[in-house]
Amino acid sequence: MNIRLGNDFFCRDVLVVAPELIGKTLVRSIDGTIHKSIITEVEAYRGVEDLACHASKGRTKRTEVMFQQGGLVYVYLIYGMYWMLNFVTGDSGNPQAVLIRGINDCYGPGRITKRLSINGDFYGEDLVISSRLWVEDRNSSPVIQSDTRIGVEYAGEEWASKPWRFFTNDYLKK
DNA sequence: AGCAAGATCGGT
DNA sequence: CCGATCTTGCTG
Repeated sequence: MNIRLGNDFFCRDVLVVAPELIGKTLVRSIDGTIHKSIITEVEAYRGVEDLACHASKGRTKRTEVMFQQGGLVYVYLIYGMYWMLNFVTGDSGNPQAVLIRGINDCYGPGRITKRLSINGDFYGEDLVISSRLWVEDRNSSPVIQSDTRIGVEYAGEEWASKPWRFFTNDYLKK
């Protein structure tokens, strides 16, 4: 039985939500066709004090959605060509987000959005009620590993060394 | 108004 | 290793 994840799932601390997203089903509906994949790698970005998190720049037009309640989508363009897909977590006023880095048949945050046709138009999309993007539980319990986040050396040793990247190898093709 | 850097990727 | 490509936040 696949159940769509609701506010109760997303409105918790990002360090709780991020690892729990591993093994969940990412669902994208495009022109009536449902595309399902399994989330295999994510990264947590936590609060204004986390110098790797865009919210550390303050509440700006770009980071605004991260200050909202969990369950919303935060997307932004990087290097002029890649859209990064994030899920906002935590309560309103506590800026956090989870970057989706890998699904079972596609690795790389930029590649995932390209394949699923996700762009800036999804900024602020509500995963709880959206008819084109949401997440479902599939009752699986993959073995989860953690390591440092990728590409955040600019944040300095303290934040770049946090083991806030979560992933599993349970769905690798054989 | 101008500028440097970026939660990346694909090709040498 | 390097270039693509453009938004963003910071400086002035």
